[in-house]
Amino acid sequence: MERADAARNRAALLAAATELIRERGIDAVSIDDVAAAAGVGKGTVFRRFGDKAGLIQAVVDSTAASWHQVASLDVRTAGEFAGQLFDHVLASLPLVIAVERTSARSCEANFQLTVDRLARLVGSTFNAHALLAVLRGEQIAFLLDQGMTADEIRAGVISLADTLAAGV
Amino acid sequence: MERADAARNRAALLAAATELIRERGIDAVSIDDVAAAAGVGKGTVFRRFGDKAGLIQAVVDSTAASWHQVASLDVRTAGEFAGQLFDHVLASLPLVIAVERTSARSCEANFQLTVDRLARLVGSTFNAHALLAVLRGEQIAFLLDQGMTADEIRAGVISLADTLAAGV
DNA sequence: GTAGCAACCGGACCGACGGTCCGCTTATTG
DNA sequence: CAATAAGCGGACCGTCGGTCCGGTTGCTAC
Repeated sequence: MERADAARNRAALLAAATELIRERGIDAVSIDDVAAAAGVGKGTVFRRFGDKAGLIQAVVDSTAASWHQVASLDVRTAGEFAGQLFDHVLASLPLVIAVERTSARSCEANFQLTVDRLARLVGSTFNAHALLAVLRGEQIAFLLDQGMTADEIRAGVISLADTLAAGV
Repeated sequence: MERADAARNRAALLAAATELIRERGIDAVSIDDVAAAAGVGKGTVFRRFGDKAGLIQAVVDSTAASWHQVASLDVRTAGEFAGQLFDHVLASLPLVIAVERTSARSCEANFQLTVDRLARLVGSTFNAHALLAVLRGEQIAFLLDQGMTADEIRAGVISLADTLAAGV
């Protein structure tokens, strides 16, 4: 059982980290920042979450941006799936980018699940990974930066998914 | 005109950096390492190359891994182009990954050139970026890590490029 | 209530890294 | 050979992720 103060601190840290990353992006957020914003000492962060990657993973898992949420989407076509994935990523871009940059844990179980599911829809594991490469947070941020609109990207992703699925 | 000793140091630094990155990967190579390996002081590195990103850019530009080289490839079909790109990336994986991780300079002129050329072959700018996303060093390293062979990836890339081109 | 204990806390501390600075050295030129 | 500007090296700095430990506090058993 987790002590009451510990639970309070965990919640405060998650909230602080989420907000800071959302508004500044992971590169401009240090652990000290998060600890200060949550009103706790730095040691507490590491006690709770192990390391920076652990904190970010916990943040993402506590939001709609994790593969866990994605794995339970109900969906028929490749295009539909890709569209949903895109919406998930876009809604939490800074968080997704943060987790991409810090964790090797994309290899977790739920990610594999998503890959397999996608592979069935688009004909091959390679194509599944190709689609996911296009859906990476950094890729989408880059395209937005290039001046593409979210709608254009969304359409492109869906069209790509359907094109791949058509060859099956 | 660059002084003789300066030129010698530049060459030594490029050689040292190239070798170290190739054998250890960028994450395990610090500027101090490079300076020591080249037998010069740390200040010299920054005098010559400005910052770490500048050094890596210079390393890549001095090899076959840069967009500059790629832009001058002579090629007919999307698949052929993609295959050549893949070979370039694979041959210098650690270098490509290094430059991806450190520079915002992927937006340089030669990169744009490649995007435009590819866009003509595969029908849209979005599709061009999608292909390039799949050809990123980190993506390829990830797939290799997952157990795919280079040949499988190469085939997948070419097939993807041709599929996209077919829709034009 | 209170005593005892384990879990917890905070922040001083550490090593590594990218980057700066400046007094000394050296290649170059006339 | 003298003058000078370019170059050099490594001590130094600020920041960051991560560790450590002496003091504190929530919980439980009596």
